[in-house]
Amino acid sequence: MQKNPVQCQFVAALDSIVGKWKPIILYHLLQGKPLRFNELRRLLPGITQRMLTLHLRELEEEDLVKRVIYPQIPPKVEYSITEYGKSLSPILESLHQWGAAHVERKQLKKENDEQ
Amino acid sequence: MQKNPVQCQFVAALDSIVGKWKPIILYHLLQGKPLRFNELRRLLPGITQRMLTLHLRELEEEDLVKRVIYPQIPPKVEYSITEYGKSLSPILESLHQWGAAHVERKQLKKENDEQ
DNA sequence: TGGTATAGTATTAAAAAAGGTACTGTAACG
DNA sequence: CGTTACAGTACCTTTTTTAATACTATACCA
Repeated sequence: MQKNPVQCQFVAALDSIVGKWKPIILYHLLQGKPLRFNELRRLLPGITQRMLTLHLRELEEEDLVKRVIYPQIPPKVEYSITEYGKSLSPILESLHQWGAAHVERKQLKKENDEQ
Repeated sequence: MQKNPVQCQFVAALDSIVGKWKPIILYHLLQGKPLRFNELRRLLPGITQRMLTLHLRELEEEDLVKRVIYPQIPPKVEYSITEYGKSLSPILESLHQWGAAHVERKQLKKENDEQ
């Protein structure tokens, strides 16, 4: 896809993490407890079923999330983080912290500009 | 933009980093040396002038990159990382490493699948 | 005098991502 | 007997992102 190896590595990492809902899906699953489809949906206000499905499928495809189907009615499907997915934890944690600081910084700047 | 604070923080961080060329622009500028527009362009094979301009403007807007114009002809404009921009360094470094490992893992898997 | 380098902008088109709405089948609950 | 919960899929539209191409002005070099 990319000839430039450095860019390729960034792309590979970001593809796994990026998508409007992916980081927060991973964030919730990284709490450790497996979550059902609709539990996740409730944790992500504003997401549509379609978007949740799409992002979960992509995460599964990359072996970051595991999907377990319980053959019962009504259906039960549990999503959980994989061992490999856990390796993303420090990155997401850093992003989360930097993001929080960035939001605060922006807010301060905005307040200064308003004076 | 986002009501969910956690998501908001991820979004804030990712917005700064994401964009097809942003991480690699930052990566090059994080080497320390200021770079001229066309120097960057040569470092990013495949990027169009427009894309480079757009991404640089966004990075400047977020105070991650500094733009210095030398009023001479032909024009000279230098881009460099800001002090604040340097705070992204550990995140980009982690992304880069994880990405490299992820690429390798995918490659191994592909080779296994082919047998 | 014609070509090259500089750092872009403008306009249009294409591709990718996200969103909206409706629909499925079954069981348990009231 | 109507409603709700479950975990989705199908189809279509909108928004966002990226790309392609042409264009600007000026100076230097041969």
